[in-house]
Amino acid sequence: MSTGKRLAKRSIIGTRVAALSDDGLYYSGMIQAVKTPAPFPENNNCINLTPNTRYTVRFDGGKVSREYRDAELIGPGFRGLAGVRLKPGQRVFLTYNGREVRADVLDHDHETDELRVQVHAPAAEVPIELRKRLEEIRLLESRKSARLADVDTDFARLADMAGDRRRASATIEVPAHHMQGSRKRGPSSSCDLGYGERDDQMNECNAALVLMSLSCSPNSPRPSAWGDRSSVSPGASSSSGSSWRSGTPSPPPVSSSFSDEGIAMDYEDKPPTKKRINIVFECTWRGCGYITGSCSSIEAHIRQTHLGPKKEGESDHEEEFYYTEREVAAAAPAPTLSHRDMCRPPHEDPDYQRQLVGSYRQGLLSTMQNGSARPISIPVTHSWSTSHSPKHIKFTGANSSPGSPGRRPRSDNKKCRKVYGMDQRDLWCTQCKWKKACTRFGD
DNA sequence: CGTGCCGGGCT
DNA sequence: AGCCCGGCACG
Ligand SMILES: [Zn+2]
Repeated sequence: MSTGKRLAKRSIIGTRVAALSDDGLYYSGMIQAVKTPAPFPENNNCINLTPNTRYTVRFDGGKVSREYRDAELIGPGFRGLAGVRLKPGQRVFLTYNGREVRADVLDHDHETDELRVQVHAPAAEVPIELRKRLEEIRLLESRKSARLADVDTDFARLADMAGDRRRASATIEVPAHHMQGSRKRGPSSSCDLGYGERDDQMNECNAALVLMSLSCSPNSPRPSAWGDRSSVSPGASSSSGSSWRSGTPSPPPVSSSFSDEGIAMDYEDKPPTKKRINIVFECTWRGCGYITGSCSSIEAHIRQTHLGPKKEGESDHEEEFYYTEREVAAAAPAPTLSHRDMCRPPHEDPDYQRQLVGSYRQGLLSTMQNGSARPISIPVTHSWSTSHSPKHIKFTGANSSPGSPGRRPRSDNKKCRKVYGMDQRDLWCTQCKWKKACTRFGD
């Protein structure tokens, strides 16, 4: 979990919202706590939202917190901008030239819902004045590329509960926005026999499901059933990572821990992200851009795909002219389980982090070849009575040879995951993100 | 134990 | 088709 960035299914806490302040302007903040009047004590884990629910919003940048109710908040999962009246001076965000820019409202025509806004373009010194429609305007800054900002799928809730479990709790009702990213699956091979035809007799799986759904105890701050990844700690995720992008515009950049009362102890943790520099090799043949993690494989690539087969009289290291070596920030070598950085790390644009390092010719060739024969050790004595679950014993030994069909013998190439590290998953090639065979650093 | 990725589920 | 993840093999 050191690095997964996606917020797993989680409560509204942490959601970014905008709320009206005393001066009549909306300010952005984050939901810090939720108070429910608790008429339904049996099920208040994050699911029981009533009109009386109070949300404590802490405004950005400071100490100020205030309580609001549902209808007063603007943001994902709450009301939208429709019907809102924006005062002059209101800070807003809008997409201008494909980029999100900040702007201030000059005036707002309530009839037509058109606004004049003054854009502070990052480049130009002179503020630009624009006419915008209300729906083109946001009160919240979106961290995502504004273009992709609002896909609002509603799939999530379907994925949530397998089959029919309505009898478990008819009262569970939740705005779908907050269930996003939930992804559950029964144990890989035991539950997949159909809930296509259901009869009145519950099979084991259904029984288990019902049990789990009931197991949300009233006091647990978050539902921890399902082995939900989010149950580990606020903002935690498994080491197998995940993505930060889902429905909600921006994940909470803060990590707080909450007591049951909704009092938030907030420790601003900005862990000194130790990064290491990793080196990748990029093919500079025009139009190629192939990247790989080792010197030898980039040279192999160039040799094969661009230069032809090596001829006799040719200069030996011709490949070296067609690739460059570049540094890439990589994850700390020893990932801990304690990072809670689900949100995108501060460097917004990963590309800025990359630095081109000229390709000096260096004695890489000789350095990286391992000239040593590999010691072959044959495991004769199994010491594996040590600790194993008494239940079922897996026989891994039988006939697993690296050359067995289906599994390729893993090249010594560093793949995206290792090169960029878990916290730069967005730099991985698509296949790596999907846990598929890497396409960037091929063999 | 970390990594790579296959198989398979989900939307 | 794109995405995600369990689980397993490899090192
Ligand atoms: Zn890759």
